[in-house]
Amino acid sequence: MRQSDHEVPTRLERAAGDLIGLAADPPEDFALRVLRRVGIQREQYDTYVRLETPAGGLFVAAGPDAVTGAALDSAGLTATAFEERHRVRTHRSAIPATKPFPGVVTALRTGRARRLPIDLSGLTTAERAVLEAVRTIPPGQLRPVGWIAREAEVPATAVVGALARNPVAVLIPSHRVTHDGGAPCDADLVPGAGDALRAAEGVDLDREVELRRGGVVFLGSDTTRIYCHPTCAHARRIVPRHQVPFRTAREAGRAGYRACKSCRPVTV
DNA sequence: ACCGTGACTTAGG
DNA sequence: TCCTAAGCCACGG
Repeated sequence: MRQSDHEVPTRLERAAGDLIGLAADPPEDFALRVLRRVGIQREQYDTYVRLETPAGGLFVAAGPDAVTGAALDSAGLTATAFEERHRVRTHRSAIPATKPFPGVVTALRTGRARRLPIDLSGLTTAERAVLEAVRTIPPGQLRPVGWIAREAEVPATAVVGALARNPVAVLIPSHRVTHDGGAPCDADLVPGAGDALRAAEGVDLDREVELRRGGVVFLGSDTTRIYCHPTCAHARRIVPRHQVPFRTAREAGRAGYRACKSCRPVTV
């Protein structure tokens, strides 16, 4: 039997058929399959997933090579609102997906995201420097604004503003930054989120309050005459009978103590 | 004041 | 991911 012309499906009909076929598949990654089918390149859009953290759900967007944004939904942020904010900020669409960017889940579990590729190209040089400095704070540890300023080589007055505009919440651990007196900064977080993240990393919140009440900013060891930020891994090993509290770096210096080379206390 | 041991972290392979 | 080397430091001798 000879096939007549009108029985040959047109390109449009084939595409429609394909899309119907795609829609009949499970809903996972439907948008991605549609984009691929109509020939939109992967480089032209970001994808995002929603992952659980100690501070609630976290939307994490990424391009092919790097994470490009993250925001907690704790402030009532919906997926649609996240997509919109992402598009306004990056001029790229974020498409829901199921597969997180490689390494993100591990980074969230361990708190170690220093090697995770994060794209901060939309920020100013100073903002980028601040956030890169924040990224070097080890999990479970805290650093004051003055420390960030010195590490990033920016004026201290520029730090909090840059933190407030952190486009990659949690993965850039702004919750590890305190004011110089030790009180949490949490410039980009809703109340409660910072404490939840810090507690989950093993920060002793009660002890932090206690130190702050006493004005203690540094902790020294009278065996080595070295002083640290109290949450420094080395400071945490100083047994109580060797702990010497300091309220300022100058006070520690006058007592003959030098700064720890690991946590590099601010000596302003 | 100095030194050795061991715990811990990071960089690099 | 495992392994190693190196750096840093608590602690006791």
